[in-house]
Amino acid sequence: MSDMNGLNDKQGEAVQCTEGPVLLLAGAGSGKTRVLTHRIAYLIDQGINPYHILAITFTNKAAGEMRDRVDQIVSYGAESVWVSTFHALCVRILRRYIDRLEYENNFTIYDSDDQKAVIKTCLKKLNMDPKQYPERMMMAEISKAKERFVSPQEYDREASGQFRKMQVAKVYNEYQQRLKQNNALDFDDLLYKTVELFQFHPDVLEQYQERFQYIMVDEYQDTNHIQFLLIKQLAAKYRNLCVVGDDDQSIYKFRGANIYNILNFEEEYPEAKVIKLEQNYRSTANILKAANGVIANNEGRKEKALWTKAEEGDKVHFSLYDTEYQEAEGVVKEISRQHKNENRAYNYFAILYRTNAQSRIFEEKLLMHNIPYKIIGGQNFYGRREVKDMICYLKVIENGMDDMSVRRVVNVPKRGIGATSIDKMQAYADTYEMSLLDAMFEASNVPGLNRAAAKVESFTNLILDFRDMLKEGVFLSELYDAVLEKTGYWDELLAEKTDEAEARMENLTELKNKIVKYEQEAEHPDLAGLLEEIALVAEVDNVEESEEKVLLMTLHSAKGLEFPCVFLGGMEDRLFPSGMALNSDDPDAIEEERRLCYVGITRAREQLYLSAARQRMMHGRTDYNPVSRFVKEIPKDVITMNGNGSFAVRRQEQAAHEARESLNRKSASVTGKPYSFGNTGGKPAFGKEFKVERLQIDYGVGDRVRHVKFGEGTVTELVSGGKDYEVTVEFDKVGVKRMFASFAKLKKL
DNA sequence: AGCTGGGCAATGTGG
DNA sequence: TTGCCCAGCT
Ligand SMILES: Nc1ncnc2c1ncn2[C@@H]1O[C@H](COP(=O)(O)OP(=O)(O)OP(=O)(O)O)[C@@H](O)[C@H]1O
Repeated sequence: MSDMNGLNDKQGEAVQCTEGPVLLLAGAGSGKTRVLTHRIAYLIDQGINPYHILAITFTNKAAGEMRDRVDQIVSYGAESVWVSTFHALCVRILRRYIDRLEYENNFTIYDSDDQKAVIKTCLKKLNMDPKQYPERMMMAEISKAKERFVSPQEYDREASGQFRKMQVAKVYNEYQQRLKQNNALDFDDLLYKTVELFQFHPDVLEQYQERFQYIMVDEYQDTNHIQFLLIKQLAAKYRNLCVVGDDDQSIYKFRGANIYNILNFEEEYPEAKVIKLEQNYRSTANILKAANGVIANNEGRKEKALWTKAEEGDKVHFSLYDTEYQEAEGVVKEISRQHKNENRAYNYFAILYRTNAQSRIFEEKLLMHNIPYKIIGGQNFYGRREVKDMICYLKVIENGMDDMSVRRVVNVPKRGIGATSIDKMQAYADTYEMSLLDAMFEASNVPGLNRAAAKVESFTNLILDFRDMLKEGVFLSELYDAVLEKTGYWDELLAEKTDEAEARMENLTELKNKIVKYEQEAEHPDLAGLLEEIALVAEVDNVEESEEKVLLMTLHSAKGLEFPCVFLGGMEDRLFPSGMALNSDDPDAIEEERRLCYVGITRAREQLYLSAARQRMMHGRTDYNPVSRFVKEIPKDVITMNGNGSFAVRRQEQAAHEARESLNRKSASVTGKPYSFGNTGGKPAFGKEFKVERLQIDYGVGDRVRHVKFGEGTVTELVSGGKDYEVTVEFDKVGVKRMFASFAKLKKL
């Protein structure tokens, strides 16, 4: 029996509309994901073979959850529905068929660190200066090309005449050749090669078209062009394609997402049925109103009138603190208070922020208060040196063509095989057109190696031993232990006896735990599968909502999730919206930040706390940023400024206005004590008192001043930040600086 | 071959 | 502030 319970009419309609293209365009919390889940169940109920259903989700975790929920609704078949992310789908297809494109089926997946390393060697080989052509920029360009499904050859053609672009084309070409030689694919290749496979091998495409007769894509607003192409290929035959998304939640432009995929869906599929969902089931009315108020400032979006039956609930809280430490303290205290007084479990709360760097201070305060927490993202576990080293060993064992990984581990720990020896073997490998590892197997034939040859041999013997172990069918965790032991990696750390080595060893043990877990949970665990999982599993996939821990993550990671109580920190211009977006000449940059804010606000079910700090250390400098414009966009009647009425923001502006007035009059002899940052209570500064204590300054815009450290300069701007002045000075020696007058101790000249 | 230290730049969101 | 790269030293 299909279950239309727990669905409203519109949702039910979307569920039952199974044939032909369907666009489900709906606001946050309107039950899009729920519809998809029920739709799969409904299809199965209608007698569609679950084998013919494909659902694409944004994260692996969402995929798992969707499968679980379908399983709860239908009596059979949920396990044969193919639910996965784009990348996981592509890997599965390519593992089977990539030999058609002359790759080996046991290809390695390169992450962005690996990519960067390859780019670096390419630049060196092409004698290009990495200062002139930064790796980062190269990676971005190549990535963009691949997202457009543009090959190195086509890119070169496009570039004709444009010198810089031609240089990029050279690197792209070299890069792609190297990946091929290493039998490796980067993340973009996973999609690119699948589309290429389908394009040049229609028989393979047709097989998958037959298989996936019903296709659903969640979070469609964040798909990129190549994903669009892939879906187009797969859906071309049956055209039973249901895409689901919210143009207001498109937040991944920086990695190629194209919002027009969803906005122009009806042009691509003219017969598409469009269904809109407008009832929000997640948030209280006040939170929803705040979200609507913010997003309304974006232009050119498809208007959606999101509404809710839920009660108003608490107002949105906003608190302005003096420093980021006080901000964190304030947030953590509130969590602690609710935990104690209102019996809230810790997994009731999430702390969200724009940048990973912000997590550190929250973490510090949580530790201090003994509150259990989990940070999602940030310094990637698999990116740590020791973890990476071990994974590279595993990669070499699996795929000997992966020269890059060979290079990485050949001398780790030190075996006395240095750059010169490697170069000689590489030259040998190039001459005989073999992989570096194969050249090493013939080390005794490599000219000029001499004594190093024996060392190389002991390394290759190690690899052979590991491969033998695999053939004998040992557990992957046993193999891992053997690698740690026989390479001497573990012993070396053990001998170090430093805290750092200790931490590394902990990480290596953690990696082992992950391997054991993989072996227990995977259906057919093998080395390729393990490496694949390591490459494709995202940080958010590690969220375990039953754990009683406060969750910390970026706004991006929080997409699609929901929490009863959300803290959104760092609500400051230049941080959120980011400085880059503010400086950008693309008006959509700010709009994307605003969408991100909308995503953040709509994660909250019952309570939403926004906070900002007047002063914050960013990249080693102290910055003074105004409260985020997004805070000001929230309708005044749904926000409280720390329980003291809704005028903290207005106050700032008013103070600034007064400051300007008094400066204009040039009678700037305002009295009062200097503003103090020694506000230890962790209470919002403005919450304490509203006396404006003015600082005495005797200079104004245009005046010459001297700073203790920066020397002489000219004041270019003076803005009151409430009690203090924010001064911008153009220094003769060190350029433009912004600072607080109370700190800067500027002397008028 | 490998380590150390100094100078310098970057500094955002992720599969 | 951190992290990266190079030069020079051991
Ligand atoms: N008809 C309904 N009745 C009751 N609750 C519902 C209904 N539809 C959805 N919900 C609830 O609303 C919340 C949001 O649903 P869901 O995550 O599917 O929304 P969404 O549109 O995918 O959200 P977002 O785009 O913000 O990620 C969930 O807690 C879900 O259980």
